[in-house]
Order: sequence, then C-alpha cells, then structure tokens
Amino acid sequence: MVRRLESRSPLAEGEREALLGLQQSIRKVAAGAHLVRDGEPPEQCALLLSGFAYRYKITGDGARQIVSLHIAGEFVDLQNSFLSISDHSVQTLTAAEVAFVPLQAIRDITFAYPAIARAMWIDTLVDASIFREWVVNVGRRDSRARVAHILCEFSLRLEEGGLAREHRYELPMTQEQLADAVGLTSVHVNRVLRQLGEEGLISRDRRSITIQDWQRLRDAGDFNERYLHHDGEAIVRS
Amino acid sequence: MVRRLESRSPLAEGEREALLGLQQSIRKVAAGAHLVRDGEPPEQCALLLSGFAYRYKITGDGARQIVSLHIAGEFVDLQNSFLSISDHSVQTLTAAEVAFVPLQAIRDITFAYPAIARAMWIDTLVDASIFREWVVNVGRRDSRARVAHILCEFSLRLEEGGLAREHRYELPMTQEQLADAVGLTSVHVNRVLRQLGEEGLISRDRRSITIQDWQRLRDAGDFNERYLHHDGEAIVRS
DNA sequence: CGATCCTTTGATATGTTTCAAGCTTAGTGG
DNA sequence: CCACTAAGCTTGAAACATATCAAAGGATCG
Repeated sequence: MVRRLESRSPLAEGEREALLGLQQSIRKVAAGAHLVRDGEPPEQCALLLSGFAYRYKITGDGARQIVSLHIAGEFVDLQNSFLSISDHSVQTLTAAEVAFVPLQAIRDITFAYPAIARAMWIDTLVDASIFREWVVNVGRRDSRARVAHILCEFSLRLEEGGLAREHRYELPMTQEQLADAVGLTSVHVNRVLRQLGEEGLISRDRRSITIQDWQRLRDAGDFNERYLHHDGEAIVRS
Repeated sequence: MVRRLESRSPLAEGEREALLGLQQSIRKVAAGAHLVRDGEPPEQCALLLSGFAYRYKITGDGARQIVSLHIAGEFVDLQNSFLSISDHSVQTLTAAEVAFVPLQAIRDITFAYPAIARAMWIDTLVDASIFREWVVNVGRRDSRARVAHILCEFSLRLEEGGLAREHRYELPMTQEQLADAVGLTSVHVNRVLRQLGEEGLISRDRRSITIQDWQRLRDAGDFNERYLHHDGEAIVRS
C-alpha cells in the first residue's frame, strides 16, 4: 500500500522496510469525518487506504471551496506535515479506512532516509501541480469546461489508482460538492451535467459517471494530463 | 541571500556552507524573460535575487491565468525540481537578477543534507498553501474581495521581504496581469481598484499602492494571513 | 515628440446566481 | 416491508455581476 504510492520515485531497498515499519494505527472512519481541521496543529499524517476525502477552505461569508479530492492510496496530509498550523480542513467523502502515522514518525523517517523524503516531497509537488491547474480551471474556464475538466481529471486519477475502467467510475460526491470544487453553484452544475449528457459526452446513473466520448470531453474541458505527472517518465531518477 | 530563505526552518551549521557553495551563475535578465517554459524539461533552478516574476498557464483558448507571483529572495523553481517536464511557465515581471543553480546540484545537495531538503520542501509546501488560497480566491470570492485579498497578500509578503513599509509598495504589474492573477478582466479590475480608492481603502500612484485602511481592506478581502505561514512559529523544529 | 502600451470610462451583452418549487432517491422507524 | 422523511436532484424565471466592445485619455520610452 504505502509502497504503491512511493513508486513514483526510485524505490530503494532498506527504505521500503522502513516505510512498512512505520508506526501506524489503522482506523475506519465514517463519511464526513474530519481528518484535519483548519486552524489546528496537525498531529498525524493520514494515508487513505480506501474511500475518498476532500480538502477545503471556508470563506468569511461561509462559502466552501474544495481545493482537492483524494482517493484511496493517497497521502492526505503531507501538505501539513511540516507546518505547525493547518490552513485548511480535510474531510472524508465516504466511509474510509485510514492509516494514521504520527507526524513525528514522518519527520524522523524523512530525516533518516533521503530517498523517502524525496519520494514524499515529489508527492507534495504533484499535489501542488494539481492545485495550480485548479486555479486555472476556476479562474479562466467557463462552467462547461470546468466541469468537463474535473471529470477528465477524476477519470485518469481513478484509473491510475485502479478504481475505474474504461472511463467509467463511481464519483461519490453530491452536485453541491462538485460545485464547490469548480467554483459554481450546484444548480448550475446540474445544468452543465445535463448538457454534457445531452451532447453525448457523458452519461450518468446516480453517482456513476461514464465518459462516452473521451476525446470530445477532453476538448470541452481543455484537458491535458501533463499536470498530473502520472507517467513514470515524469519523475526524476537520480 | 540563500540563507535568508532557509531561515524558515532550523538552520544547521555546515549546511549553510554547502548552500553557499552551490554551483551557480548569476545573470541579469530583462523584463519578460522566461525562466521556465511549459512543456520543457527544467534544467536550472532559479533563485530571484532582485525583481519580480510570475508563474502562469495558458488555456486552450489563449487565456492566461497567473498562478503565483514571486519576489526577490524566493526560489522560483523548486516546484519543478523533481518533475521532468514543467507544467507551467515562469516569466519575469521586471528586469531581475537571477541565480541559476543546475538542477543536479539541487538534487545532490538535498540528498546529502536532510536539513536542506527539509527546508526546501517546506518552501514548496508554503507555495502550495498559497496556491490553495488562490483557488479559494478565484473560486469563491467576488471581484472586490479578490482584488482586496491579493493586495493584502502582496503587502504582507513584500514587507516580509523588506520591499514594503507601512503598507505601501511598488507593484510592478499591469492591470491586465493583475486581472490574470485574480481571474477577472482588466477592465473590471480597473473598476474595482477605482472603487477601493473611492472607499478610502487604498490609494494609487502609477504602480505604487498604499493601503490606507488595512483593517477595512483585510475585511473586504476576507484576508487571513495564516496561509502564508510567515511566523517562524508556523514551522516545525525537530 | 511620436508611437505604443496602459488606463479609464460608458453602453450593452451574457453567463451564472438566486429564488422557488416540484420531484426522486435513499434511509429509517414503525 | 411499507410509509415517512430528509437529502439531493431537476427545472423555470428573474436578478445580478462580470465580460465584451469601443473609444478616448495618459504615461512611458525610444
């Protein structure tokens, strides 16, 4: 599990063992549970073993902006691991299994094993790349493109994680949550989804999404997967 | 110079020397020069010694979104340092002095000195925190709040860098660039700036900004500096 | 001092939100 | 297992914020 994530960057030998030996407690948490709370000092670093979670911030007038979505196999919390106060919250979207590792253990292991530090660092750099793309999505694309873009992103990430096949996947988000991820209203997201359906780009059944025409959805969403840095090629070797 | 940046996290002894000994070439570059180009493999890591730069992406229909602004003393390029293809471009805003360090040297030094790796990692985590805040800014705040927010952010960051005093600073951006940073039109940014002026929150003279009423601008921009992680307290010690 | 880039302003167009209501689905307790 | 309830989805009509278009006025730099 842990290793799967680290496969982005060159794995070492003894380091895997160190990773596997990390002190951890595995817990099942309910949907809607908070893994990180804005304003509190992080104490644990959560790794999602199953389920979904999202990262969000609340504005002064109560609006929510979701700034990222996380799927099984991802570290939810390296972003906070060296900052003493969280600047955002993380909440589960579904019931989930989570491995909690004490932050101190993360700090120790990264200090002792440069290759592990590097792998985790790279993981946070990829997160940052996705944040940048989301700034663009929300800042410069119209509603149709925003929704199409995020559907493309989820499709690729879920397939990479083995959670989708053939451009079909379960997306356990309400339309309101989707709206909060793309900076729109749930009402408008609903209209856009309908429109994408009518155009034959996607079809939906409850929370399940099927991308019927990948190429056209990709175009509609101005989607280029480079920012996901998925291909092993995208990562440095030395 | 280099050390100043590293002061976020615990400085070590021999490590400073290693940092200062980094192979580098210092060059003056003109305004508008590219330090990083989208789609190309990064080869150097640029540290801004003076001047300003911004990070941006272009959408399929040619719109630009600026995803971050960088000021003297900041690493422009750690974000790419372990990814083999850049997912965005970086361009100078003004004439600037830049120290270029070969990426390989960065990779080597971070492998050899865990404390340096950690300091740089933290630097990229703070960048990521700012990206998140920008997602919120552009996704969930109206035009007035967006502009007010970014003016607050610049004020604090410039003061932190010794480039502003008393809430007064030079902001070497055109209104079009500002617009591309907040996801609006330059026309609309102009109107908002005028309005903020009329309300007595700011005053402008050419490219110089004076925040006349910090508290009210802060409120208008829904600004909370926590995400900047400026206070040394915000960083981990062990 | 001429030319170009930037700023400013007005009028109109448009995309998205807001408000409101009806409908469907999933969950819960009797 | 059905009935009830709450949550989420869907749709329409009107309001509003921001974009677009257009043109004039300033500033800056050879």
